[in-house]
Amino acid sequence: MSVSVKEVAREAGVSVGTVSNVLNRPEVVAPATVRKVTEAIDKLGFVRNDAARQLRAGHSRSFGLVILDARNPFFMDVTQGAQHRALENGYTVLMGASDSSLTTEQQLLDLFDQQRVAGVLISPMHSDLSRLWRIRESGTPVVLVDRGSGDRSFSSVSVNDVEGGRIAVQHLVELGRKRIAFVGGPQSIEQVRHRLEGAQSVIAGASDASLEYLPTKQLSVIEGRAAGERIVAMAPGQRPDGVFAANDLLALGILQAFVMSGKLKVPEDIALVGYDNIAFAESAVVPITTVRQPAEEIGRTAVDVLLREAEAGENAVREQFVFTPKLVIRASTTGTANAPAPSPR
Amino acid sequence: MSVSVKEVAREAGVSVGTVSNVLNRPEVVAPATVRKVTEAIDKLGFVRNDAARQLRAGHSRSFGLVILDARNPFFMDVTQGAQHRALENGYTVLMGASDSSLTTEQQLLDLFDQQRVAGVLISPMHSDLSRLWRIRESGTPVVLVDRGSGDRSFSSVSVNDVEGGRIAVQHLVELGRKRIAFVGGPQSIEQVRHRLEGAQSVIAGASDASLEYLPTKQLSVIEGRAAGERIVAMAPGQRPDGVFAANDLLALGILQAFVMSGKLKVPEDIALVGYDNIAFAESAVVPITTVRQPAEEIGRTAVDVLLREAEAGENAVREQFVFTPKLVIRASTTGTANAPAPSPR
DNA sequence: TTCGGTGATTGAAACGATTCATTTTGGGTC
DNA sequence: GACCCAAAATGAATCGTTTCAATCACCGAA
Repeated sequence: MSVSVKEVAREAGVSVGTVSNVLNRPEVVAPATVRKVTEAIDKLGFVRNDAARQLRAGHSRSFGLVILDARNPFFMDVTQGAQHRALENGYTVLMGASDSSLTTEQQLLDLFDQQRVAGVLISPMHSDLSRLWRIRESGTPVVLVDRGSGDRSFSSVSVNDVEGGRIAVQHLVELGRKRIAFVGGPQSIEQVRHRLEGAQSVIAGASDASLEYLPTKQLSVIEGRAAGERIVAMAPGQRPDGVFAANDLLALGILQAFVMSGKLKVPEDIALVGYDNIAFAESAVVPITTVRQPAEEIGRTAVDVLLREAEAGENAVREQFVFTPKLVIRASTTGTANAPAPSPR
Repeated sequence: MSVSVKEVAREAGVSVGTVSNVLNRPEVVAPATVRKVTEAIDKLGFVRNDAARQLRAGHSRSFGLVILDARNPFFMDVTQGAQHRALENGYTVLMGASDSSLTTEQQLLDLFDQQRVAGVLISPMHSDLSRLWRIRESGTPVVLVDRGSGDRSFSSVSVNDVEGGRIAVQHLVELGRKRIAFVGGPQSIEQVRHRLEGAQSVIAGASDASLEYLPTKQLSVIEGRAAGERIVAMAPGQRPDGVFAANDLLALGILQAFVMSGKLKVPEDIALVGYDNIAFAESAVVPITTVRQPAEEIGRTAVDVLLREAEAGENAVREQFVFTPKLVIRASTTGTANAPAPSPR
C-alpha cells in the first residue's frame, strides 16, 4: 500500500540504515548519497510511518491536552497558544474536552495513555490527582493548566483565581453595590471555588455588603440565562444590584436574560462582571466588564514547562507559574458608552 | 518502562497470542483463561500500545480534521459533532486549524499522512484538490466539509451557500434596503464566493437595489471592526443602508464599529445580517440576524460518510450532502426588541 | 481402544523505522 | 606496494501487537 524505507533503499541502491540516516542525521551521510536517497524519496512519494517511529522510540511526539470545555473561547485560546509553541518544537497537540465530566476526563487520559503521549497538559476536574500521579510515575510528565498544584507536587501554570474574584467584587463594591450575587458552579471546579473565595474575602471586609451564592450546573450561556431568569423573577427588594459571574459565558447568558426581560437595566439596576475576557464579552449587548486571563500565554508557558520536564526526565524540577489577572472595565458596570478604544486581550 | 503483552502472558501463564485474543476476541477464549488474563492485566496495569497496533493494522484509528479557524465557534461546533460521532465508532479526531494558510493546510495534511489516519475531513482552502486526490489514491478516504465537490469526485457535506447569500440579501431587500454592502474575504475561500454570488443574484432581480463589495483579509472580528470603521467613515450619502457579512465574526466586529462610532444606529440607519448563527450572535449588542447552518450535524454527517467510505474501500460510492440554510431574524434587521424566545441553533 | 472432530491455545512471522556494532571504502603515508 | 585510519555504509536486532497456520487436549462415537 504505502512505500517503506526498504523500497526507498532499493530504489536508491543503498541500505535501509542509510535511508534512515539521511532522514535523521544527514550530516553523517556523503552528500552524493543524500541526493540519491532524496530523489528516490520524492520519486516514490515516501512518507514516514509515525507508528513505526513511535514504536521504536517508546513514546509519541505529541502532547495530550485536556481542557474543560471546547466551546469556551478561553480554552480555545489556551489551546491555540499550546499548539503553536508545541509545533515550534516539533510536537503535536491532541486536544480533548472533558466537558466537566469525570468519565470523559478518564477516557481522554486512557486514550493518551494508549498513544504513549510525550506529556500531558490538563485542566483537571477536581483535586483527586492520583491518576495523574500514576501517569507521571510511568514516565510521562504532567503539567496542570489553569489550576495550581496545592502542594507543588506537579508543575502548574495558572492564574490567581482568588485575586481575580477579589478584584471583580472589589470593583462592584467600590461602585456602591451592596447586594452582590455570585453566579457559578459546580463547586467541584476549583476555579469556581477560588473565584467565590476571592469574592467572599471582599465582602468580609465590607461591613454593609452581602454576598449571595447562585449555583449553576455548568459554566455555559444556557445556564447563565437560567440563572439570569431566576434573578429577574426575584422580588425587587431582595434582588442583587451587582452580579459576579464565574465566567463570561455565564455573564453573557445572564445579560441576555436581563435584556429579554425588559425589566432590568445594566448597569443601572444591576451591574455585571464576568471572567476570562473572551472576545465576545466586548461585543455583547452591553459590553461586559470582566477579568482578563492571558489565555494564549498560559498555553505557551505550559508547553514550555512540559518540554523542560520531558527533557530533564526523572529529576525534573517542578515549576509553578501564577499569572495575575487584570480587571477590564466596560459598560456593564460603569454604564459609560462603549469603550472608545478596543481593549487589549 | 511500560508493560507489554509478553509480560502479561508470562504473569497469566499463557501465550501472547492468547492475551491478544482476550483483548480482541474474548469469545474464542475459554472463560477461565479470560479471567486469568484479565487479572494479570489489572495487576500489572497493562495499557495497549497504540503505535504497535497501528503498525500492524497499517492505519490508525483516528480521523484527521482540517478546519479553517479554531476561533470561530461555528467550526468548533462542527468539530464537536465530528468528535462525538467518531468516538461512538471507536475513532478519535485529530483537529487542526489551517488559519486560512495554504502552508499550514499542507503541514496538517503531511502530519495526517505520517500518522496514517483512517480518513481525512477537510474544509479546503481553495479549489486545487490535487493533494487530496493523491491522498485518496493512496487509500485514505477524504470527505469535504462545509464545501461541495463541484464535479462530485469527492464525497462532501456542505450547506448551500449561494442560497444562504440569497436569503440574507433577499431579507434586506424586502425590508426596503437599497444600498447593500457585502463584507467578506478573501475570495479564495469558496464559501465567501458563493455567499457573494447568492447576494448578487438577488440584486440582479431587484431593479432599484445595488451591491457594493467590501473585501476583508480574514473572517475575523478584528477585520470586521476595520470594515465597519470604513463604512462609518463613508459620506452619509453613499453609505450602505444594509450590510451582509460573510460570517458572524465579521458581523460582530462591524456592529462594534457602528456602536462605538455613536453615529450609526442598527438597524435604523443600517441593517446587518451575519452568517453561521454562532451562539454569540444572539447575545450581541444588537442581536444579529443571521443565516443558520446545522454545524454539529455537518460534523456528524461528515464522519458518517467517512466511515462508509472507509468500509467500502476501493469501490466506495461518493455521497453529496447539501443542507439548506435558514434565516434567523433578530433585532439587527427588524429592530424589534430581542426575540422573546431563544431561537434554535 | 481408536478415531474424528471441535474448541482452545500456541508461537513464529509480519508491520516499518531506528540503532549500533561491524564491515567496507577510499585516501594518505611511509 | 603495504598499511592505517577515518568516513561511510551495512544489516541484523528491536520495539509491541496481531494474525494465522499448526498443534494440543479432550470428549463422544464407532
